[in-house]
Amino acid sequence: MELVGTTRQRLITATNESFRHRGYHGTSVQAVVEAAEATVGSLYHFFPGGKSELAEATVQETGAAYGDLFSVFLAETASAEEAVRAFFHGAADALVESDFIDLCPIGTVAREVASEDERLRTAAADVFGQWVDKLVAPLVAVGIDAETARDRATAVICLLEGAFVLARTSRDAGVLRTTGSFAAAMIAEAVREASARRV
Amino acid sequence: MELVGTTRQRLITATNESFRHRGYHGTSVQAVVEAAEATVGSLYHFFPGGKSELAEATVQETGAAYGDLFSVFLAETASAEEAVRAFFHGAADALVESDFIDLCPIGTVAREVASEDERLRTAAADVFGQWVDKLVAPLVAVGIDAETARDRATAVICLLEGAFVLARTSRDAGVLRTTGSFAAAMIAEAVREASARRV
DNA sequence: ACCCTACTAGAGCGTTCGCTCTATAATGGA
DNA sequence: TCCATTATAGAGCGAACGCTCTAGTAGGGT
Repeated sequence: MELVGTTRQRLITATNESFRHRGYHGTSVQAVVEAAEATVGSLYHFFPGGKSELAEATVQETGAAYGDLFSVFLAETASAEEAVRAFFHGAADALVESDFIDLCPIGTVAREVASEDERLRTAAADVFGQWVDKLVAPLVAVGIDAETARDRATAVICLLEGAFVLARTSRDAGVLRTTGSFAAAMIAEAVREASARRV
Repeated sequence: MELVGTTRQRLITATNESFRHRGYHGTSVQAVVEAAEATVGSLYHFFPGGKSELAEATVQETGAAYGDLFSVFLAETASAEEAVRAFFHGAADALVESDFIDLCPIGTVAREVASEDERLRTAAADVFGQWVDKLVAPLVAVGIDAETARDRATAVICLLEGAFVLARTSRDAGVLRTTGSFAAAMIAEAVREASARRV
């Protein structure tokens, strides 16, 4: 693992890494501390709320990083459709390269603690909401009504999260590529309908 | 929790219930034994391989039960499209009724242990494969070619798994209903194309 | 009556868990 | 230089972890 940044950053990076492999309950603060080359003292200095607070910060910060990544794809491609397709394909490549590690710790953590840690649940919900918003914006910009845009964007995130699970479980990145095509087609269809309505 | 059946069945039911709430690592054998009104001795009698073997049996048996449930929907509706929509809507109702408990422990467990327990990983992969097969069959039966049918069926399962995560995390069952419509539309489109090609 | 297999029962093993605590360094402003 | 703040360090706490082990019970076959 990369050992860069401040102690706080290293702790979050190590937590994120462990969440990807083993989820929330499978991650021990001892293991995080070792991987981050820090000490328990430092961890409880930066995160007085302990494991839960560390997890919340990890979900928020890595969730925002994923959102930024999608923004990059949006900026570098000609349309939301292409951005979505590129994102799924990029995820597929990353999955293979990482030997099928979980690419999205947020989904894993959310499933584990949604019933027992309300702050962590809302943190994960906020992240998903941000992702949807990122995708909604360019759709509304091309004339799609807000509700349709939101429904489609949400479905794309669902496809992505589900594809992560199936691809990783079956060790077959192809799932991400084919579902990426469906996701892109779903966006393209909404764009087509909106432009047809305007004529 | 319902306390019915043999000791072995009660253990699996209790494990399934705990997996839904807290996942694999968050589930302790002690807690399972108490919920099932059994003892550790009985648990290790039926599952000599311990927690891992108990989890494997739980994934296999509850996974098959979900598959059977979809078969019921297929038998009771006129088309695969309607069965898919009904399944998603039924899941949405069940999610609300259960106060947003996780409806699919398999996805949770798979994400947690795919990197560290190979037998459990393949057990989960088998379950997902069975679900896809269940949905592929009626599509092929109406003339859709095998590859298209498999891709669409896989995408539907991805939508379902992803919708579980988002719906539970945001405590909004509506996600399951709208994605269910997209899933049904995806099936309907393939059916339409196949029948058009046959003319 | 006897025994053999299937199952139940739970005390207790060593380990790891999240976390607290006190002591010690490093840092920067007055 | 002095001190207050910030950060590092790790021994050690009680509790919970997965699991083993021995003892005891239930019930059918002979």
